This record gives sequence, C-alpha cells and structure tokens, in this order.
Amino acid sequence: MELQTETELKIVASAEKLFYQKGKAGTSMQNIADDAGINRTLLNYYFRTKDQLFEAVFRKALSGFVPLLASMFKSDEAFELLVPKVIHSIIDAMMANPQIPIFVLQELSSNPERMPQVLMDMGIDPEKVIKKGEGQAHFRHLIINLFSLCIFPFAARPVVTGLLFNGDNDAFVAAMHQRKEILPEMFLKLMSQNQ
Amino acid sequence: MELQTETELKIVASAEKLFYQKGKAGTSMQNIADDAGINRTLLNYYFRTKDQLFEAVFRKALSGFVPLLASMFKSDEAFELLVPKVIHSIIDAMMANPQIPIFVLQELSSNPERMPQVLMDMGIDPEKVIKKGEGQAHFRHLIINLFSLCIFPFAARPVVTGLLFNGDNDAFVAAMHQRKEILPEMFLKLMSQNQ
DNA sequence: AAAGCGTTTGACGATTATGTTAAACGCCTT
DNA sequence: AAGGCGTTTAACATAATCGTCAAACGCTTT
Repeated sequence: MELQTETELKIVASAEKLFYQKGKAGTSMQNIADDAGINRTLLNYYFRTKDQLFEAVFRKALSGFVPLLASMFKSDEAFELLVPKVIHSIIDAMMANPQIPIFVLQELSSNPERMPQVLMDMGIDPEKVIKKGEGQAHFRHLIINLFSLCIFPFAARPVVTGLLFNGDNDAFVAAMHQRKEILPEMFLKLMSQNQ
Repeated sequence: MELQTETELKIVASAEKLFYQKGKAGTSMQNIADDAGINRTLLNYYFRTKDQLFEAVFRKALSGFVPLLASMFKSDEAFELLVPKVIHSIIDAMMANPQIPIFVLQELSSNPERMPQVLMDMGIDPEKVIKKGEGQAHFRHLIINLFSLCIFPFAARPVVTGLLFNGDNDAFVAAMHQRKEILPEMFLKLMSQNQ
C-alpha cells in the first residue's frame, strides 16, 4: 500500500460523501473536484477514471462491514452469546456511517454480478455459513432477521423519522441507541420460538 | 385521468424497469426509448421532461405501498389481529415488485425533503400514528421491526441469495413464501416480551 | 380528394461529462 | 543556480444528454 497524499484523501472524502448521497451516475467528477476544492484533472491523475475512483469508494464502504460479517460466521461462540455483540457492532457501524447500507445495497442491486467477488473478498464460504446453522431451526430466517432488524431502520431513515418521530432526527438517533439495548432480548425471544 | 395510449404505457413500463434498476441519473431518455422500441422524442411529447417522467414512475411506485401503510395505521383492529394480515400483504407486494424498496428508499435518502409531501399523499398524520401506539411498550420499535423483517430481505436480496442460498434465486423466493407463514408467529412472540 | 388532428420522426443547438496532453509550478538535490 | 521529479493546471477532443421545432405521417371527417 502506498502512502496517501493529502489531495488523494480529500478526493476520497468528497467522493464518498457525494457517491453516498447521489450515487455513481448522479455525481460528476466536477462535483467531486468542487467539493474537494481542487482541480478536476487531479481526479484523473490519482484514479485514472471515474470507474476506478468509484471502485475505491465502494471497496472502502464494504471494508467497514466485512469484518463484522466475517466474525459472525467464523466465530466459535454460541449463537446466544454472539448475537448481542453482533447487534452492538452493526448498529454502532451504522451510526458512524448511516448512508452506507443504501449505497451498498443499491450498487449490489444494480450489479448483482458483483456478489461472488464480494463474497470472495470477504473470505466467506457460503457453504460453511449454511453448515454452521444446521442445528438451529429456521437458521436462514434468523440470520435474515438479525440483519434486517439492525440495518433496515437506517436504510429507511427518512421514512422512519418522518413517520414515527415527527421529523426529529435527534429522536431517531436516540431511538437507535436504545435499540442496541432492546434488540438482543427481543431477538433471543424470537429465536426460541421453535424449541 | 386521461386514457393512456399504447405508447405511453410502453414508455412507463420501460422507464420503470430502467429507473428501478439503474436509478434516475443512471438512465438516459435514450435508454428508455430504446428499451421501449420507440423514438426518443416521444418521451418528451408525452412527459415533457425527464423529471416529469421520473415523477410519474416514482408516484406509481409509492402508490403500491401507500394503501398498505394507510390501512395499517387507520384500522381499528387490535395489533395482534392486524399484524399477520399486514405481513402477508407487504411480502406479497414485495414479491410482485422486488426492486421497489431499494428504488424508493434510495430516492428518499437522496431527497429526504420529499418526505412531508409523501406523507401528505399517503393521507397519514404522524401525530395520530404515534397516539395509536401509546398503549404498547416500545411501540415505535415494533413498527420498525415489522417493516424491517418484511422489507429488508428484498432490499438486500443479492446479499441474502449469495450468502445464504448459494445464489439460487428460486430458493430465495421459496424462503420468502415460507416467511409469510413464519413471521407472524415470530413477531407476536417478539411483541410480548415486555408484558 | 382535401382539410384537420393527434402522433411520430429527424435534425438542430446548447450544455455537460470524461479523459488526454502538454505546459506550468514547486521543491528538492546536485 | 540548474536540473529533475512529482504535482497541478488549462486547453482540447470526443461523446452523450436533454429539450425544441418543424416537417412528415396516418387516420378520420368533411
């Protein structure tokens, strides 16, 4: 890995901000350059093409979650102990970067052919994931539930805030903090249904 | 409402398909015209501008869910009776149009200032929604849970399919059908935790 | 057959986006 | 002070996008 120059960092920061907000096609190289306060040609100097710049941003966005997923599927801990930790980690990650889920999901939805590569990068073997859950009834649904409950509120943030919190963003944030404490209990209840 | 000509219907169909897939900025008028097999100028003839065409598509996308949400918040039925029905309706709606959640959420995330207008269109008064749930502990979290559990799997479809179903789309669909039966029970368990 | 009307088409103009190139700049080394 | 190297800049070439307009088309009405 090469050392990153200051301009390079500014570029990535602005590119993240704008790509997250308006998407790849909705953001021009000029937009990014303006936001970073630099000449547009510098983007090409450092990243060659828009595609490559986007790729860098996309990979960085993924890199924040890969360890979370990976730890989940590689750990030897029992589900009951693992779940509360995972919930905390995921929600904390979401609070830090609330725009990432929509960004990543939209990109993967547009280009689902990316998935195999993404799984590779994550170092996750789907076969093993499935094997790990063979003991637990409705294993797949439980995994889906776990991530749904943690991630969706952020993906649907404007709707949730508008509908349930009267547009009050602070209230939303507070609720998400509270959620970290409530969810594990709820989730374990939900797991036990078929035993 | 005016009667819709055949070309108009073709335009909307192609616009939906492409906007859903690649977003507003990622889709050109030419793309839509090509997909519809017509001359590009016709898009302007029928919808004046790209913005207006997009608006038509966005509203139509919303219109599929508005009644679901509205019925949820307007019904007099007890939560316990309402929930299973709502779960069925939402998942059925998702199966019919799996791309809509990402599309709508991405648009609302990019332009959250749309929310008030959207709520207006839905004929929903947030104040009343909140009042309705005052009796139930963690009311807001339960609402969030309900929609998370139903909608998120579709928003994250490529990830879910890749990670849990080995890329087998039919398996995903089957699991979502199964989910309609499983979720109500799970959810009601989850609700009862604080009583 | 001519006129009229809504629909469709091709061509145009203005704007914007991307990537390349060659020159300018700044700084460090010799 | 001169040369060298990485960085930054301005200008250019190419292609794509969007909206408009006037002409062509097709079908019905007179």
